[in-house]
Amino acid sequence: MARYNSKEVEDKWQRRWAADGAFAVQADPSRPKYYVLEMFPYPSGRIHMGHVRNYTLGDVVARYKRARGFNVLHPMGWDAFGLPAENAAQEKKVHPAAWTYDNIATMRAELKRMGLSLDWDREIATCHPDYYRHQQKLFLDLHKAGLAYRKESAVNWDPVDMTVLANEQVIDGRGWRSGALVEKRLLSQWFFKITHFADDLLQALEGLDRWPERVRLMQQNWIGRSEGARLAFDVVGSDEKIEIFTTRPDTLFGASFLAVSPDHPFAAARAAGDAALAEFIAECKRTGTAEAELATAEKKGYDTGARVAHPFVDGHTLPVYVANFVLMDYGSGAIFGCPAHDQRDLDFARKYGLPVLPVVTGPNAPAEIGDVAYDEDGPATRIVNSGFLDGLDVPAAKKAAIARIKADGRGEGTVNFRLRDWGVSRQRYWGCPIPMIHCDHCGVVPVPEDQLPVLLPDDVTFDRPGNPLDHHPTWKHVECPQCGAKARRETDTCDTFVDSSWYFARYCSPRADTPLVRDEVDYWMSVDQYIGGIEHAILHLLYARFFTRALQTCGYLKVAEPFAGLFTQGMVCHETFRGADGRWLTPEEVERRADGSWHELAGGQPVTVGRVEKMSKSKKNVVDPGRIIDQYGADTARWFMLSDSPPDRDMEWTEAGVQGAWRFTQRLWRLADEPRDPLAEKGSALPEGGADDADALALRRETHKTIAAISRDLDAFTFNKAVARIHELANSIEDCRSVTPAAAFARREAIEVATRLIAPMMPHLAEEMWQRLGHDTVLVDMPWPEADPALTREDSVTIAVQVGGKLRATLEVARDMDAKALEALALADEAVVRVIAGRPVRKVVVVPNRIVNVVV
RNA sequence: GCAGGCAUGGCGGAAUCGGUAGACGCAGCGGACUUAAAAUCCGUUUUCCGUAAGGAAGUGGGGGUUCGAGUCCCCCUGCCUGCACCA
Repeated sequence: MARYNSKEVEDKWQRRWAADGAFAVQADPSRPKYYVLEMFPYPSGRIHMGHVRNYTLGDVVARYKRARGFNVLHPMGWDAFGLPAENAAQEKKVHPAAWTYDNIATMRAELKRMGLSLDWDREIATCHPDYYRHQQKLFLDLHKAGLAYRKESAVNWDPVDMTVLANEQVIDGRGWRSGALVEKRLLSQWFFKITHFADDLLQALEGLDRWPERVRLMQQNWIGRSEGARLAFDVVGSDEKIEIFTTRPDTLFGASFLAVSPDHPFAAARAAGDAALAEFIAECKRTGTAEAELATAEKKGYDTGARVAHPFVDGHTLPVYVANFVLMDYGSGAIFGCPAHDQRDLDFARKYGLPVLPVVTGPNAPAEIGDVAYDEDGPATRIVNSGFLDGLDVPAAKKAAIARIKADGRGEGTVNFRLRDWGVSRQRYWGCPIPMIHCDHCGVVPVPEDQLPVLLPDDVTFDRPGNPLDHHPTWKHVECPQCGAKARRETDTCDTFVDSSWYFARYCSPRADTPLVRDEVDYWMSVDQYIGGIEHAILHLLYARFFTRALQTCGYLKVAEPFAGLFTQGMVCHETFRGADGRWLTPEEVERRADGSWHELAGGQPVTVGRVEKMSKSKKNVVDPGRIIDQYGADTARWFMLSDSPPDRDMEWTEAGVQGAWRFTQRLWRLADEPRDPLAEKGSALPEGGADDADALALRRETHKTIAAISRDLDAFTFNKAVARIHELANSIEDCRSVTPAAAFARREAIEVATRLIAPMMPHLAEEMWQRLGHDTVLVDMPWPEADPALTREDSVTIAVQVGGKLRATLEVARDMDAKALEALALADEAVVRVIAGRPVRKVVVVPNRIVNVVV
């Protein structure tokens, strides 16, 4: 017996597929298309198990849809701009471009060894001028369409490194590299007007019926549409006004304070004459920009001493606070507080001794407000202590209050979104330059299209703090395209989320000299199946949805939605190991001894086995896919990835699991290479009378049921179940020991079907088995097998018989036996009679083909 | 803090519509083959009581709906993801 040599076999078929150009595709309007896309990788150095899982899932879909007759587009590329390249440049003195392209070369080779059915002719890298020049054109188009604009916004500023920090680079309020206290600073930056599409982005979620429900929910909450009112309060003793946004205008009579954001102009104005307030605002600015940080910070306020007039109660005034929990980016940056009916306001009021006046009552309302606000707002509620609103329910009171506000000319009902415009400016080198020029005379001037691309300069250094583009000696100095005067290039580059917001469309015509080609993109888009991590559920997916709408607005394509189908995969996890001194250890540094204890390979000290956690460099619980492929082959790695856990759940990578997959790989190979019992000749027909051969018929039934079941599993993304069914089919093949001609026929049929069914999952093994079975066709060109309905239908069913809900017997009966007959059979059953023990039968529930429940 | 999700044997998981809980695999145990090991093959494996036949309990915890709940509803606990400059 020739032991299956994965290395030779996989190499052989990869060469064959490449030589045949098996996965190169062209748009072909005469054929149905299917676009499969996995989220493209960041070229961080080497591929990791998360990539292996992601691309295995995508490849199963791509190969399956191909067998189903679709013209399948399955491209690959690189999300190649970003911060890590600049960190590498600083730490290792490598140019970001060199570092990135080296990584791409390594990772491309690793991906190729996985045997993915990718059209490599369409490969793109977002850091390549051939990609980002088109992005610059799109930026200009968005600008022209009014979808890109400038405004001020807050960033995390590191005063020592003189740079803007990402939220993840701020640790306990300090810069990760410098250790300096980070401060919030306002910068003028570029924004994309995602809020222009807020309503559409929200409403269109409903049509995304092949997206996970939870992702749609998360996006819905993120967009956060709320109906309410804008309302101006008059500041007492001045003609200033403070405009607030509220969703609860019905509770205005219960208001006890106003609060404005520390970034609000009113706060700044008051701080000019109030040193303590200025200090309070400065303190608020020391909190980072991350919302999680703001939300968990202790709620604090400062009484400005100013008062505003209550809009409905003459002579009544409210204090104005500056409060750290009021966001300048949401609503109008100011709120009114009604402590009785909002938890946050109540906490604030208790802390600063402000009045708590209940104005809403209802069936579950407490007699008195303690530490819990009463926030019911349904039709069973009644407004009290509220003048003209008294007696109304909350929804009616909202309408009445808004009508009054409008009549008084103080404001109006509005719809507000939590969603904020997308800030795309980054003060960094390794990104797509924003094609704009700042002229002292003309203002902001777009780079003329015939001057694109704005190339990144190569000669940059990272040994000075700040943005290399900003202190490059010549790069930013240009003439104004309008007036010819000396002007400055925009030195900000694009957020890398912009790069990943249209790459899927670029794949349709990756070498075109316009960003997109109408015919190509209209044929291929939308992506039929997009696959990636749940961590992208909001930002990346929302930005891509926005950008596709922007492209549509600019006339580039016809669809609004980039991804018709979405699948979010789980993470790859592994046990963690720590040495006696607490150091994390890699799985390769430890061994499990026969008694089950774990020790370090070097030195033999005992090892603590920790929790199973997401593979990460910091915890060293990583397994290198390259090593696994060397040792077991790509098919085994792919098979194990698919085998145990459902794709949307986290999975645990274990050595034992891979070994099990490896053993099964060998077992499948043996089925074709040296079957235990004889196979019929290739292409032979079912022998005469074979349909009555019981063993053969049983195997044939199993085979055809497996075809049907695996087809369902692949459609439903339950790949782990598909794997289990292949195991079951293999068991059935080996359990059929009959040597009749009919059995030999059934066996060949079963083995050939198994070979074709595993092809999307273990493509190399499948090809090799197919060849070993005597075929000279290649499986990548074979259609998917069809199940024979005559063989998938069962004639008899097993009925569970319960007494009082407890299983007491099972009945083997003909399919579709009627309820009366089932009831009679069940009541006659010996075990059932014994359990009933003469008690009167009160009721019998019969569900045909399923269950009989006798109630006593 | 807010939003979303997940929880089933020693482990990963299965259970299509509310209808036999534990398919399939891993690990374990027993056996065959072997000088031996690996590989392979056969058997066994939710827990508790029982020699057995059989019985009882059981899907993170508590409550509810139902003839019947892993599945539906309410409350709680733990863990995971995201929070707008990581990608």
